[in-house]
Amino acid sequence: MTETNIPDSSEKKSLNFIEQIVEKDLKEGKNNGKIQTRFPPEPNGYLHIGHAKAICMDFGIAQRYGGVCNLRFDDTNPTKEDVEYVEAIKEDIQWLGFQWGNEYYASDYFQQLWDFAIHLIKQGKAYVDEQTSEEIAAQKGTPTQPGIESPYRNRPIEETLALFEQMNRGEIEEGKMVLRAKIDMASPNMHFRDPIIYRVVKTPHHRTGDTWKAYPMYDFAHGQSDYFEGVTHSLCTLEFVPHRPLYDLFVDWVKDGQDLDDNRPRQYEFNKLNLSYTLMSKRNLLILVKEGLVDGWDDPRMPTLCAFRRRGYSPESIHKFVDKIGYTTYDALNDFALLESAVREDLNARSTRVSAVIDPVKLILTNYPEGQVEEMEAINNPEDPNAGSHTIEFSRELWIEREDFMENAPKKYFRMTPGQEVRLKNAYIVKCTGCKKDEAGNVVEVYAEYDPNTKSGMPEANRKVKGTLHWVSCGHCLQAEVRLYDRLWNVENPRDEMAAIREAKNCSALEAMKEMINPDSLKVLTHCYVEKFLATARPLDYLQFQRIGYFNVDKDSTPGHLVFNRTVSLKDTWKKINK
RNA sequence: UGGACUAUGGUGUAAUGGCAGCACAACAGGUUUUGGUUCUGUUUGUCCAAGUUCGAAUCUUGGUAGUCCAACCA
Repeated sequence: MTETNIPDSSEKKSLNFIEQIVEKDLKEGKNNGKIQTRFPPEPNGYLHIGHAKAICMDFGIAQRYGGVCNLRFDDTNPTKEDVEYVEAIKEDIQWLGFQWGNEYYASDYFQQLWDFAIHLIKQGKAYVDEQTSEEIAAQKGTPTQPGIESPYRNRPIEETLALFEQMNRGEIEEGKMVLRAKIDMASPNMHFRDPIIYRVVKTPHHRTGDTWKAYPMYDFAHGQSDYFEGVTHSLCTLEFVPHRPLYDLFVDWVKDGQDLDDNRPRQYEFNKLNLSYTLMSKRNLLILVKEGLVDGWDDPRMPTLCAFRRRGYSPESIHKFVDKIGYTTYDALNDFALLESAVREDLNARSTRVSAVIDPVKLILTNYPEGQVEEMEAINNPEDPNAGSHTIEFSRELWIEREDFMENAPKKYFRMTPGQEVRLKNAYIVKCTGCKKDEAGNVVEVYAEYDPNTKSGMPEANRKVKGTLHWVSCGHCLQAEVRLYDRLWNVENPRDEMAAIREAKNCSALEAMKEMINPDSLKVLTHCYVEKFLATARPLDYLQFQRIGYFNVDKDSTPGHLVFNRTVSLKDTWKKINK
């Protein structure tokens, strides 16, 4: 019966270490061959690409091994949480293409956790401590020095019981009392030094309102919630490794006398995502948003999933990226270029090719009849024969990119320069004859003559020409705004750099951020021209502006004011040569 | 300085005591109506030292370096 849950791995090169553990557990018949995972976000912010890595793990394991993955909101701290985030988190998970089995909340278990706490108190395993947080911290010791026991540690059980009730009735001020588990103040594991398991919070909870005033801490809620739900593999990131002994202890305690078989959740940890040139922590992202350094949680420069979506990343490209970086126990710093290669790989296969000129200069074909208009065929996607084609209008006056003309060009410049032939994509081969400049020396018009026998499809069109340029017809295009995004940070490892700056200058996080921020992370081009075909384009239509990059319609876009976001540029070998 | 964890090309990852492979990046070239795509090739690696073994990236010991742990956060 366990055999059937292990898929044939021949299509996959190698299993990651979690998959290997799961297969071993399955073979050994742990938890009766059942697989259940959970994705447990706290609803206190938006999901970022680091969460996507965890989501792919949690949901992926369940999918692969015939199990279920539940969504559980870890909502044990009402001061930080909000329903706004609950909805956003659900939307992002679904966008990634996953569907949870059940939607759970840690707050669903407040009664069970309370009962369990009472049970522990009655067993003498927990006590109410009336010291200040400073006193408790001081007694905790340091990693190298053992802690000392609280004077309240051995108070009578009845007293603790009564005070704990008072804590929850709202009769005790916040910070005046906590419930602590009685474990070992001398343990080398700091988490065992009588951890606080309940504290008083009077902020109303977004789901339970003011029913509770005493709230369980993470360590007291997480393992037990896993156990209540029947989680078999509790997958999380490496910083929770030191919590695992406590996780196991509380699961042992909660199982005590009720469940003698070996069914229990087990915690396994993998490395979290660190990305170069990216700041990931929610705390810092919140500063960016609140201080207006970015335009909101879905500003396309943010590492949040809603921002990647708005910027034009496909969910498949996120999956590809996560597959590429893998899961290990090594604290890696992943190259942002790997994410870009994943999105290019996916968008190359699926995006519709269109013409857009983002820095226009006028090209006049002096021998093309005035008033004549031709409909040219444009292939939608050379990577996909089924994608079809659309038409684009061609005429005497065209917009081309300013950088596609040079009056005095170097040898390897294959574009428009006097005397040189180039191909206009989907149209004719033309020969540049010159240009007109204003008093300041700026090129205002470029001139060329077209060869009528070289229209795409004609035999003469097969003539070898080094360069092919994109264009749009002046009389048959739409004006658009184009937003070019670049990395938000100028330093490879903003997290470490920020810490270093703050240490050196003794400054705030905000000030440190301002030193690292890339002033050119957003370039807005307001006078761009796109082909008419784009009049009906919508967000999540994946586009390639030929020879420029991948683009997506922004949510701000309207029929009267088109706005496009650059997802990622095309690789540009010329730029490299030219440097 | 206590405990836990980690170390493979520039970056990420594979190897499960038996030929160090893959991807990204970089570089060179072919194809191309996108200087894109694609194809071919090139460069670059087992942290150090001892040990076990016929054989070590893998096991052992000792170093070195890095990460995490002393929130009434999760």
